[in-house]
Amino acid sequence: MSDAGHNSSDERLRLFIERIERFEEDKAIIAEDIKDVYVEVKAMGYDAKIVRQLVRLRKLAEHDRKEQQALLETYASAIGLDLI
Amino acid sequence: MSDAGHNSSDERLRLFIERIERFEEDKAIIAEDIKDVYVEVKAMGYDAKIVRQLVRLRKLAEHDRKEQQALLETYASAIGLDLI
Amino acid sequence: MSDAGHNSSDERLRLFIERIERFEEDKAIIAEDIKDVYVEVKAMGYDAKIVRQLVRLRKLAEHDRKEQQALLETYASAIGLDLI
Amino acid sequence: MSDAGHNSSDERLRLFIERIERFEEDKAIIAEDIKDVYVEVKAMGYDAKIVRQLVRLRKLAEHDRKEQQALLETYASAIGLDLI
DNA sequence: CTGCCATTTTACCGGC
DNA sequence: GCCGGTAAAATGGCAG
Repeated sequence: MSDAGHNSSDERLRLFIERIERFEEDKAIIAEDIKDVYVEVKAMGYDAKIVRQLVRLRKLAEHDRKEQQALLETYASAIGLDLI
Repeated sequence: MSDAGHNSSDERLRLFIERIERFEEDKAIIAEDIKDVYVEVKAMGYDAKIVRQLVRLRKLAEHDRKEQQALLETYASAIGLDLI
Repeated sequence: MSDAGHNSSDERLRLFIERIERFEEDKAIIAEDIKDVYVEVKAMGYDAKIVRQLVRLRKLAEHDRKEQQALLETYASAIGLDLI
Repeated sequence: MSDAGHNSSDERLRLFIERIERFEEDKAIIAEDIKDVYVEVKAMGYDAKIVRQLVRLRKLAEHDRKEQQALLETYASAIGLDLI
């Protein structure tokens, strides 16, 4: 590259990669935090496996709720009803 | 449970689950951020697939370095040498 | 199912499952073999943990080599070069 | 090492590692075979996920059966009954 | 929409 | 005998 030092292509690419890597580190840290919570959960005598299932079920329920909401809005829109 | 509302078992469990859920939301947000970076990457004309592979390779290299370090420490420990 | 015994659907499924189970038995036997080698390793005075780490490191190196090869091929493909 | 070429320590270690690696390759091949069967399973219109569960359940059942058998033999032995 | 990759979950193995 | 960590399996998600 000729315009040396002025955000050359390679430099930009490197910056992108480093941004991604920083985000992934953050993600890994949070994953650690979650693991720590499960350690606590276990230490309190709960069965971590069951708690995991609870979390998953709640997520599913949330998802379903949103689906339901979307469906409702679709219907509402279809009959010209403005929910907002 | 008699002492209703005062950190009863169910309450504690609920708090654990909510903590986990908040962390998972954070994680999801970061995952979104990463996706966004890839959108930028693509918009700058880079091949996202290649960038992903680069990121993965760098991660592998890091991982290998750690494994080698671990092996070294195992060796050290095996011969009774305290590295710290 | 009416045409009993003539490769009915259930029969085919059963055959699939049995094939899988036979493969898994084979796999379990090999896992045993590996364990036996580690017993020997230990009996010869080696530290099994170190040997395990060595095996893992060599595998990682192999894996990295393949990833690099894949990246190379992606590059080649990106510039319209057909390596094959 | 002085007694060069006569199964020196390093040589023996290398042989152990190579034996392990060969076994692990074999294991990997079988794992591939199993994956292939699941591809077939899917191609025949079965739900691979369900089939996996069936395989797992059968394994559990087998395991339980053996436990039961062991228990029976323990009881038999306890009352001086020779099952064989 | 299919296949692949990352994450998650389960099973295993060794150490205490 | 359990518990901790490590490897394998499985599921889910995302890119092509």
